[in-house]
Amino acid sequence: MVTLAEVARHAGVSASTVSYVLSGKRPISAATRLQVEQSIRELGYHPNAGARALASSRSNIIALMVPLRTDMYVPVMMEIAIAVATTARTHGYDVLLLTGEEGPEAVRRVTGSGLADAMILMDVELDDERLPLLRGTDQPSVLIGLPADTSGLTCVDLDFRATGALCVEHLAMLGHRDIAVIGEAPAVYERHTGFAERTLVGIRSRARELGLRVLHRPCEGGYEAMAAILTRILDERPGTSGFVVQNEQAVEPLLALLRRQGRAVPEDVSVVAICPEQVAVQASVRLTSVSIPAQEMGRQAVERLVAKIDGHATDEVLLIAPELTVRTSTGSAP
Amino acid sequence: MVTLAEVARHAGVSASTVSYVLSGKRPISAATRLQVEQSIRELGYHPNAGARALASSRSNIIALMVPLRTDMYVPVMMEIAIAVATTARTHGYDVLLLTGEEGPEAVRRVTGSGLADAMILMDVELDDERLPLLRGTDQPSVLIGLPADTSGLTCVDLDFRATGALCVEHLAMLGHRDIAVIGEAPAVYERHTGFAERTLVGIRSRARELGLRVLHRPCEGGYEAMAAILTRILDERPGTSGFVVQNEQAVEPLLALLRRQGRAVPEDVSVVAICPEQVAVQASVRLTSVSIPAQEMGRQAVERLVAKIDGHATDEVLLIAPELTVRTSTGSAP
DNA sequence: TTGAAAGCGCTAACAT
DNA sequence: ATGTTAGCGCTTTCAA
Repeated sequence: MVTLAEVARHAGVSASTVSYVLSGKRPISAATRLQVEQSIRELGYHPNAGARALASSRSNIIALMVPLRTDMYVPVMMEIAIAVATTARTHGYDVLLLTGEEGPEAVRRVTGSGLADAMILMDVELDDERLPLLRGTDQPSVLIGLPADTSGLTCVDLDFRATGALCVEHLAMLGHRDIAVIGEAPAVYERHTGFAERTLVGIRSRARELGLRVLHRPCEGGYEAMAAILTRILDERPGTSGFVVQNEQAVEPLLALLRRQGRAVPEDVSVVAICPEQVAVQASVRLTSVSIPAQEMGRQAVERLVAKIDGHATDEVLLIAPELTVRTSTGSAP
Repeated sequence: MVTLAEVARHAGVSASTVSYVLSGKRPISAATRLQVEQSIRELGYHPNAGARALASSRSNIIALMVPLRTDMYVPVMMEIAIAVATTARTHGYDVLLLTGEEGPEAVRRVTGSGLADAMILMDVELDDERLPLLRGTDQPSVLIGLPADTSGLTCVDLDFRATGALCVEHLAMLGHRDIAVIGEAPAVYERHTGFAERTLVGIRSRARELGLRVLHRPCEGGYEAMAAILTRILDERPGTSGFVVQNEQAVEPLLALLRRQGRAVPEDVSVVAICPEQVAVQASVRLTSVSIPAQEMGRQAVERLVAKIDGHATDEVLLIAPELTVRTSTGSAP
């Protein structure tokens, strides 16, 4: 293994000079810099991560805590994780993958050991048990998602309240009066995941303002669950002509069932989805949708985290504005 | 920050004693162990990861290189990644997430810096450019997937050749003579990803032995792509009565299109899928399938990697035997 | 612009 | 069964 000392010897300079060439923390003459860089290349030198971490008390690692729930839509999580990893690299950070399994304990382990300089938490619950620990440490962190109390926390998320409102407005504008919301799995609401509840709040309050009636039904996803729910909805509110779907697993089943019942989309029924763009585009009907900006969320989380690590202040909460893209699944109410 | 020295002082023992209590690498009397453990708890001590890595030249980190392709089925990747992370934790390792973006360079960076003790590579291509680097280093590694030349490498994968054969056998036994294979996206074949090609080899060779005719069509997934391909297949071989699908994105479109054409599953047409169990079960028809053992692959990869780190020999290649589960999408040929 | 040297917190011989 | 101590490879003062 090649050490910094060997590079120094080979280049005919001191160890500190090599170190400073690497870090750029003090001026180096062009000549020595070139010499050192050449030695580094010739010897194939790579700084030792452990030594660096020990001496500088910075690991250049960001911890990313991903949930291991089966009821969340996995591709979104993955897209965020990948965006986090690639953005982190552009700032010189690597990403440590923590699964939710360890829970709050993982937070302690990572902060305590100096394994990571900072952390990003995904899938935050309204009253998340990891939050007290985060508030109690000086380790920078960013949440993807919004807890009930955001004081002292930095959060990044899609503005789901506005998203819900936007979907309702679109349907209202098209003349729909009775709308149904196909939501996430019941467990998602039970554990009070912020985004699901906020969407609902946005939907309900705008619906009230605009005088629409709303039926909300959580849904496990899949054909059977969706079939049962659809039947119930149409029994309770036969006049329902607009659907808002916030559950990727329910999208295709819903479309198939409507078709089977002879309800044409968008002539008889309109469907707005809250889902990744890919799902909206690849569905059997191109869906009018508000897309979930997974990449943007991952990127923003890292940018904010890096700013915090570097001691720059950041806004406490970033809510990304939703954008509704009209495709072919919505039209005027019958 | 609490250091080992402080714990030692607090417990009235030497630093090495504390270290040995932690590592268990030498016998400690019950009395001192208890005392030390209590001091650790009282002071809230966590060993510093950097110092530990420097002194022991072991980081207790495993690097996991995931592809960032959009044409692979993401949930499987995620499931593997999570299985890797949780299994790694049970062995005392954390997982560093590397995206494919950096390519071979990442291998060099991680091995050179001692950031990770070992690495797992996913989505290996038949002639992967990262392999020379792996062979040239003494850092333990395990591949998930099978390259063309496995010499000197440890690999874990589903036996896709046997998987292909198994699907054909099942259809042959039911009397089907003309079968069509709906494959992965063309790009997957173009980059010579091992699993897709091996499946095809398994299908073709068994089909030849059993006297079946096979049509293979790569498919991007989605309704439009699937529609075009299905039309072509039924034009070319109107007698096609068995389908093997190895593309999660094409499963539902295929089923919907068959339905629309009035071809009943399984009465008129049989469909076998190669996909995660969840997809097979949640589809609009419960699919006869060979499931992709994502968890098992992740787990096995870690077990083998840890064995290698500890200097134990491991079999070069582990091919997990496929299991075909009969559900309701296959039946006797018409 | 550069060098010398003191740690960073831990592990693992070597002693006892 | 426990203590002493010499590093591990790097960063960063302090000096020049």
